[in-house]
Amino acid sequence: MNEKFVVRDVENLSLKQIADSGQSFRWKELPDGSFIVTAMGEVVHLVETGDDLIINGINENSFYEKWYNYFDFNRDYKKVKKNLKERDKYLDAAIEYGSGIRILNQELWEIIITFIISSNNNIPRIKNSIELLSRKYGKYIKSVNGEDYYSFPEPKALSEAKLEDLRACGLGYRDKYILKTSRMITDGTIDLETLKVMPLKNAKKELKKLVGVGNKVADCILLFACEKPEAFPVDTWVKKVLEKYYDFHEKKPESINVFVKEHFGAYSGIAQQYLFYYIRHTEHLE
DNA sequence: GTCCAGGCTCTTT
DNA sequence: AAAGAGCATGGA
Repeated sequence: MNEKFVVRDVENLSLKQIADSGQSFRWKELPDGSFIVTAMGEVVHLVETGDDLIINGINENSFYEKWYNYFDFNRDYKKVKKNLKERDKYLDAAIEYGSGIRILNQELWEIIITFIISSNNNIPRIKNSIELLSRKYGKYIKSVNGEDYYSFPEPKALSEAKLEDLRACGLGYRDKYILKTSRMITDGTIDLETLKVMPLKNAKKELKKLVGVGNKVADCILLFACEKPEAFPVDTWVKKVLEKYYDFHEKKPESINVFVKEHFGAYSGIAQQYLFYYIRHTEHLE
């Protein structure tokens, strides 16, 4: 961890809140409140000091090539918040509460597998499965404080895995989904590079061809890996928010889409992230 | 023991 | 098109 890059005067960023917002499962908190993050084949140690973000483990080149976009520094969150503010009181409170949340731009392939694992699952278990998968099928990157860190497995590695070995990673019945989806990607049935440049509706339709990817998972993939800030994932928590605070009870995905677009606008996906974080930390005893 | 977790697939109306 | 059963697993 000799190399480091310091980002000065960072606004609208809280490592703790991002780590706890359920979009990445490879952030590890250390006792001193700093974080070890594995992504894009690299391992970084993140430290907040005052208004600065210190990224240990990379050089300037890697920051501008990879991590700048990972942290969504292209986006003006002041502008986003201004756009979302005063639409309703609950959202205002959520934005105030999770003011340091950002949407991380993560790798498409990794997010596909990650959110297939997330379905009908809980966060500690999702983290554990991804850790086991990476250790078994990924590549060793480096050791920090005596802990070994591994990259997320390549599509080829998972497509050649044995079902029973996948099952041993705690995937449950999702082992088949992972295997089938991996094969659809390695055999070219679905092309990831094309997906990234498709309009939201087309991309969503394409994503849902993958086994284990339905409406909610597809929206997560679009929001967290395809730079689609209007994608609005509806999970059990967001469903609760819509019912309890927006008096919205319809179940059809299309009617939800209409309501969400009308009410939250072009940044509905980012609004969703504030709402998710807010309800999980105010109505969930951890 | 039951219920739930960032739901999906498959089958039946 | 819409609704229901079944699904692995671990923690509360």
